[in-house]
Amino acid sequence: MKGHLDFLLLAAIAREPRHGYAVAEAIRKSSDGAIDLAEGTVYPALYRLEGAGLLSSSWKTVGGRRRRIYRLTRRGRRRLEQERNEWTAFTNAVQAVTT
Amino acid sequence: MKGHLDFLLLAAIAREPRHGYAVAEAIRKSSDGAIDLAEGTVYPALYRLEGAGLLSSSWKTVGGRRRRIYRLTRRGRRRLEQERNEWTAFTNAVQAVTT
DNA sequence: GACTAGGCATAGTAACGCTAGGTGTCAAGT
DNA sequence: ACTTGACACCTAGCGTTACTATGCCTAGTC
Repeated sequence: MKGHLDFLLLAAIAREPRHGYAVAEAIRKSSDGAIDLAEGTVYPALYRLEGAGLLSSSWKTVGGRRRRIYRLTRRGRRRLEQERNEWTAFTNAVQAVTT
Repeated sequence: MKGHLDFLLLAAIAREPRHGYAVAEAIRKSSDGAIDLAEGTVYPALYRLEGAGLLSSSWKTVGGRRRRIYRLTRRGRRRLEQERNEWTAFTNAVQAVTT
């Protein structure tokens, strides 16, 4: 998933604020199983995105389990749009080369 | 270009047999500059693809300059089709997650 | 009591391709 | 003559990135 991880994570959280486990699950489901991110992929990435000011987090306890809910910051939303543009450019370029 | 390099190279050579320098150039041009592979990216990759039996090569000298012309093997053509399918599945999956 | 699902976290590593350097030919400019 | 730039190949070493493997904890179920 090299290079596109941030895009996926930001987009999944943009839909609605989620905790890490739910982010992975949402991505797995909406991609129909094609993209199945391990937790060891998701958590460090979320931590990094928060460190970069693109996400903010807050703890919540639900049914005895603690969850760290992430939401997009303003910068995160801007970054998401940028990622989307880059994704479009990238796929267009690959398409042009390979057809 | 992580993960998609082989697809690009195979596709470029599938159009017509080329030498390394021309492969990079063809990709740069057909992507309108969006994908600009360094030679240090291209040559090791071609070497690897040949080692994997997906490409075969032959030397040719043109105007005092030696060129190593690559062409797809049968396995290379099969692999290209596989790469194409994976690319489609991948983009569909990302699209589904991010829209 | 064991197992599954939910939930977070991190150390270590492997994959991958890019940076930066090298070799050499030829043509065009100065 | 000399330099510059395009053409053409090659490689060692590194850095980024995400995955593997593992650990910890709670709650529910068989």
